[in-house]
Amino acid sequence: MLDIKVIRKNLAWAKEKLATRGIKAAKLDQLVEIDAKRRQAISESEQLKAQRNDASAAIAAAKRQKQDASAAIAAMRTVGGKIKQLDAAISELASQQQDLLLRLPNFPADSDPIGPDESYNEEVRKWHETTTFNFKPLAHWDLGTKLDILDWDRAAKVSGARFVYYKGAGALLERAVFNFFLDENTKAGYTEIIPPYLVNDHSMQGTGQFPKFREDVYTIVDNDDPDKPLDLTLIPTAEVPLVNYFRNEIIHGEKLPINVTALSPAFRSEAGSAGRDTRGLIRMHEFRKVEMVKVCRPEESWNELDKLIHNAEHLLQKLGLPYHVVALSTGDASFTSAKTFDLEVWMPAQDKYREISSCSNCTDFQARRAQIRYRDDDGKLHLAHTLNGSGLAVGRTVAAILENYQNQDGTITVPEALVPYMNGMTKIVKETSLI
RNA sequence: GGAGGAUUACCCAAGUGGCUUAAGGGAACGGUCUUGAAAACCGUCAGGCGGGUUCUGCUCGCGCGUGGGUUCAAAUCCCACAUCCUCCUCCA
Repeated sequence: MLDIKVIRKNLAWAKEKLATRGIKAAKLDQLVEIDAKRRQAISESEQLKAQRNDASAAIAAAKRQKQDASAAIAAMRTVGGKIKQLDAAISELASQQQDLLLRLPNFPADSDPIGPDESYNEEVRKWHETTTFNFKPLAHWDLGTKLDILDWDRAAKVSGARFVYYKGAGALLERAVFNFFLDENTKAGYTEIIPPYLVNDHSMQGTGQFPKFREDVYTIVDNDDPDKPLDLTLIPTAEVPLVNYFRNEIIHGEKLPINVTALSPAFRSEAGSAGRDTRGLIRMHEFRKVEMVKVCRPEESWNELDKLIHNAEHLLQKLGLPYHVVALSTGDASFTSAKTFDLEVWMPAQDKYREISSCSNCTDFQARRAQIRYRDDDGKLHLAHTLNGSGLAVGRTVAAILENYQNQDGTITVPEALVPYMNGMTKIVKETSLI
C-alpha cells in the first residue's frame, strides 16, 4: 500500500510515476479529494469530542457533589448525535480511501525500464552459452512421457488439466532439486521454514494479492454452503506465509536483515491464461517452489536485492543451466514491486528463455499493508522493507534439466550437483510401467 | 462439532459505569551506596495510531483481544467475532 501522505504532498510526482504502471491521474485526484474530506470530518469530530470530555468531567464532579446536571446532560445529548453522524461519515470515507489505496501498485524505482509490457524488459546479463545439440532436442513433456517419469494423462483423469504425476526417478529428481535448493539457501544464511499452506484474507491482503487478484487463487468454501467462502485461501506462493509471519510485529533492529526460505506447493487458478503453455511443467495449477524472503532496513534493501538475485543465480550456476537476468519494465513488474529482476532459464526445445525466478524489492509497500516494523537504535519505529525471490521454481527447474541434459538416446544425464541428492544416480533411464 | 473458562504493559496482576491521568508486584533500565558485585534505597517504565499546528516542540482525539451497540459518560453493561485453556466428540 502506498502512503497517502506521500501522495498528498507529491501529487504530480505520484501521477507521473503511476502513469508508467497504467494508473490514470484521475484516480489520484479522487483519492486526495476523499482524503481531504476525511481529514476535515476528523477535525470536526475531534473538536466535539474534546468538548464532550470536558463536559463529562464537569457532570461527574457535579454528581459527586449531588448537584443537578440535567442541563449539561441534555446539551451533550445533541453533541453526541453530531459526533455519531461525523464518525459514520469518517468511516465511510476511510473505507473508500482504503479501497482505492489497496488497488494502487507500488511506485516503480527510477531505474526501471519504462513501458507497458514485457517487450520493454531489458537484459542485464547472461550466464553461459545456450546449450547446443547435434540432434533435435525434445521438449521436456515428451522426454518425461517417454521415460515414464511424468504422467499427464493420469493426472488429467484424477485432477484435470494443468496437473501432473511425477513417478520413480521423476519424483526423485523433483525431491533432489528442492532439497538441493533448501540446503544451498540454508548455507547462504536463510532460515528454513515450513509454513501453513492455507492462509486467511488478512494475510492475502498483507502481501498484496487481495483485494485485486482474488480470481488468481483458490479459496476454500464451506461445504454446507458452497456460496460462502471461508477465510482460507490456498497459497499462490510461500511469499504469503513467509512475509505475513512478520505481520503486526515489531522487530528488534539488530535482528535485521532477516532471511527465510521455504519449500511449498503453489496453487494458481491461471484464470486468463487459457491456451498458454498448455503442455509441460511451465504453467500448472499446483507446483512446488522454494521461496526466499528478506526483511530489512530501507537503506539496505537495494543491496539485499543484489544478494537475493545472486543467491538465485548461484543455484542455476551449480546446476549448469544457462540463463539470463532481465530487468522488468514498469508495466510488467508485479503489483507490489518497486523493482523486479527475472531469472530466465534456457529451454532448448522451445528455443527461448523462460522465467524460473522473480526477485523483487517491495520497498515498504507490503510492510505498510502488513504493518511490519522495527525499532532501531534511535528508539523509534520504522516500516521495514520486504524482498522476495524464487530460489527456485522446482517444476520449471526439472523441465530445464530434462531439456538441457537430454541425450540422443532419450536418457537424461543427472547434473553433478544433484547426484548426491539422487542417491548416486548419474543417468535417468526409462522407468518400468506401474500397471 | 458441543459445553465451560479466559484475554488489561516484557511477565504476573487489581480494577462491576464518573476522584482511572488504568493500582500493585516482578523483570528491565538509570542512579545512590560499594574496590567491584549483591542487597537496600531512589527514580523511569500503558504501547501506539490518527488529526491540527506558527513543527523535531505543542495540542487534541482514539487506545484495556477485535469490531459494533447502550449511555451525557464504558476496561467496567449488551451483541458478534478471533485467539488461548479445560472437558466431550472426531481424527493423522
